Amino acid sequence: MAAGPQNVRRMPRAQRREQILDAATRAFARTGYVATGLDGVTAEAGVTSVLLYRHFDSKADLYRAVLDRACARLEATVGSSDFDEGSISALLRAAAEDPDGFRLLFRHAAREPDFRDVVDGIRAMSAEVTRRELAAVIPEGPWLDWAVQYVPTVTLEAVIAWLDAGQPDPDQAADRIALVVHSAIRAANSVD
Amino acid sequence: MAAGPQNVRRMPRAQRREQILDAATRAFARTGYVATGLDGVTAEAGVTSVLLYRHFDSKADLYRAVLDRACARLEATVGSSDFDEGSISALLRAAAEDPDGFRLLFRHAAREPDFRDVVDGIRAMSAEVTRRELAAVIPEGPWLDWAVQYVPTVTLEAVIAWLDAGQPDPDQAADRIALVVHSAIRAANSVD
DNA sequence: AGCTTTGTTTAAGTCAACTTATACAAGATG
DNA sequence: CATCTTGTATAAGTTGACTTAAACAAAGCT
Repeated sequence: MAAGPQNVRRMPRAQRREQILDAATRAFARTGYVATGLDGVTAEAGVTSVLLYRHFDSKADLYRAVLDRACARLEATVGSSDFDEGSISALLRAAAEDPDGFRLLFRHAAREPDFRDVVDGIRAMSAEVTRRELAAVIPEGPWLDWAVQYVPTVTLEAVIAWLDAGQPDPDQAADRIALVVHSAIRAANSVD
Repeated sequence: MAAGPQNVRRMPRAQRREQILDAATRAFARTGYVATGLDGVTAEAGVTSVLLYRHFDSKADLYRAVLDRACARLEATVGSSDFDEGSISALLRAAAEDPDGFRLLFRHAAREPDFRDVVDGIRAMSAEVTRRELAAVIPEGPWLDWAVQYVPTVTLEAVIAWLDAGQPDPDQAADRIALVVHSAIRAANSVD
């Protein structure tokens, strides 16, 4: 039989690739790399697995493409803004522009042994900047270490929670988050 | 040949079970459920996989036992302390008593589709308490939702970062973390 | 019209990781 | 000392998920 496909949506190769990447981002954002089967991706994309393999060599290859793109978008939006006030609102803008990619990067990829290296690029840079900033305020010691790890986390989790809450008050959001971040720095410095 | 085992350390069944659970907790704490092979567990425990299967029906069964024990310990230490000042220091005590279990629960299990239910028990209770506390301070709306999700996260991540920093100043730690938590609540409430 | 590209369907191949089976060694215990 | 339990070693079985293969249909361009 092999009933031929009736209403097949054809696309130029590049566009299809993007569409698959979009779908894969959504699919992976739900449950991460291992727990997301290729079925999940193909279902989300509305495409057969065979076609998928005509665009990507393997599941790992696809995942890396997804992460790289999310990473590139993030860097494009956040850019070179150092760790000043503006960087938080830049982060919010980036998250709003690509929520699934954002969640995927920091909720899942950051904890996946085979792929943390992608995020570690950002992470390392961010940690270095953070350390330099904090070293001027917090005395050397374990609480500086604590802050260096904790401050980026607090920031990212605030943004993710903001996404989950429906992205309210984009203008004020940065200020509110800044409050918490500063408080974390103060907490590392001394107990009032 | 089958060179018989020379120096075999024998143990009563119950004790061996605990020893395996300890080892499995350490092993799983590193990379979570899927990414940790049974080899990882057996290597850490110093036993054969056959013996492992004489104590647990399956990998999933073992993992659940690990999580349940960690959960039980946590609840035993934190107890019924409501969301007051004392609960943070109770959390610190619990984390210090079982660091691997703590990290495993909140870093990994919380994000694993098949096992999040274990943590969700805690999570739901904690969220409900949090919401009741916050509802008295924060007006209904998306920022309340934000805080309800964010406050527990901020707390847990602070504790984990504290573990990673080498558990400095156990006495002051609770106060420092409380500062950040209160600041998060204030942030949700209004921008100064 | 003919060739290339995009797509589908169906089926089979591969491989790692979990799981079971079998046989044997040696401590504990009554 | 007979027996039960704890342990090992080695090998085979099973399965789910990823991956390839083969054959065919239709859109689109030259």
